[in-house]
Amino acid sequence: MIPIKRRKTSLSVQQQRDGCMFPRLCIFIVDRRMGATRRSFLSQLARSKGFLVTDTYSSSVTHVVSENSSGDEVMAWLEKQGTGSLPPRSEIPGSMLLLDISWFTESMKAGRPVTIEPRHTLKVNPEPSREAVVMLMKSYACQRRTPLKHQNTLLTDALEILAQNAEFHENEGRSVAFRRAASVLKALPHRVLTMEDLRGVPCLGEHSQRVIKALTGVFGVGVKTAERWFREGLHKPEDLIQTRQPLNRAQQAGVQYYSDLQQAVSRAEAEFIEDIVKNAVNAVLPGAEAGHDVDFLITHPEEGREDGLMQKINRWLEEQEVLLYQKTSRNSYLERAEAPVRAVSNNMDRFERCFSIFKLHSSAAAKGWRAVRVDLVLFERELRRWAGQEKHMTLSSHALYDSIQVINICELKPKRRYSLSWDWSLFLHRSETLEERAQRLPFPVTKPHKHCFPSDGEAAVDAHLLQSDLLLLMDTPACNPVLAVSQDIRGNSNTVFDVNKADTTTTSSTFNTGKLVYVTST
DNA sequence: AGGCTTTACG
DNA sequence: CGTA
DNA sequence: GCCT
Repeated sequence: MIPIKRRKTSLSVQQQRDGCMFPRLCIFIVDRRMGATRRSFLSQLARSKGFLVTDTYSSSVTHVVSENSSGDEVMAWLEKQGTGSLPPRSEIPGSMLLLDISWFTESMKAGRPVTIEPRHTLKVNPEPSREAVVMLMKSYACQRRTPLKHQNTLLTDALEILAQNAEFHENEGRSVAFRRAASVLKALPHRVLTMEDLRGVPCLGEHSQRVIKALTGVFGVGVKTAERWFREGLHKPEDLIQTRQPLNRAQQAGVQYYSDLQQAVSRAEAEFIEDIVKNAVNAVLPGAEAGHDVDFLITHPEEGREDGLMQKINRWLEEQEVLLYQKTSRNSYLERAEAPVRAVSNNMDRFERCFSIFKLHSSAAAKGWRAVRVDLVLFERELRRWAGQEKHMTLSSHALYDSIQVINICELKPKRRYSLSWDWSLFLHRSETLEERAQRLPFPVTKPHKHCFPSDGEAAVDAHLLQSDLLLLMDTPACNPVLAVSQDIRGNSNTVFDVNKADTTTTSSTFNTGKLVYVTST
């Protein structure tokens, strides 16, 4: 018989209990927003008055005390301590209390644990149940967060195969329907185990549910059918590469670097490219605005010097031999119109665009480098669908139209046009501090926020900045911004702020599969 | 029943 | 029709 | 195929 070992910690707690006045209490003081000195002072104070205080969190703790923190914050903090011993939020034992420091100080004053009143307790919002999550699920992808890595890949892969299939059969609507179904599953925070988990989830109809049922059945042939779908779907793109059809320049590059371009692009690689582009801009605009980072503001190079800038940058990049392929184009449709060239160039369509393939040094690749596509990102379809159907606006690369008709006017009134000036376009990086941002940008960083957003909206944007890698703000000349678009660095999730209604912050996602699109503004 | 994002460039 |  |  192996003797049962008694755990050391519980022994010591037990021993402490024997010597204190309130053995049924075990206090843990959260050192969040609290200096070590204050924490040890409070601990000593309590111990001198006969309270049991533990320095480390364990299951023996009955009273968790914290200062300047909400219940949710404390729970998050405790969970992050990562001992793994903490039960899920929904199963917090009734015995464990989350208390504000006021309970502690009052108890110290009284020399005994005072009766716990509602004002002492920290409220924890329970995590929404599965049903609640499903009920809250929005129908537009631009109203959801759709993570690249999620819980339901088996299901979404199958649905996306069906979408591909529909596409081959030239049925775009059907394809999009399957793609939407896949997309909505990606937004679920939990794995779909039963059909009940899908109650009330939008975009999932009879067909999609049948597919899911086949795959979620315990004994089903789900795995086999999934495999068959995979075989059918994965057959095509490879074949396409093998064909010896005449290829234009772009296609040649695409085939040549096919496998490289299939790979995901890491954050580090994206930043690497960022550096290269930065150097290119510095090379062709030497000494421009010393102290600022010109690269993120190449929307607005010096007055009169924007002509051919992209070409100059390209020339420089080609001399560095980092361009495997590039195609520069200029949006010139406005110039064809008879309008005089605007003194202030505030129309994004005046700027050149460059689509390229970078040769990026990489020790991971056998050949010492890999190919990476670098793009300018425009808008994506869910954003447009949402704008069109819910906001009655039309979002395009050069305008946002308000298509709401004025009452009693049947004649097509010229649509009101909100021009999307890029005057205030700027990129904010999640990793940087406000101070770093202030150094990088040539104007006070608070200005666009204060300027663009009502107080509530400002909070919404700030909150979002914590989760987004890049933020692009679009303002109107009249300083009456309509939408702000933020896109994460993977390019698969956008957040849209309707700045006239701060509570409608929305996260969107293309349901195109995880292709990294690096946001670049030129 | 009809729509499914959108519009320019090559 | 291809690119974006 | 799914939603309006």
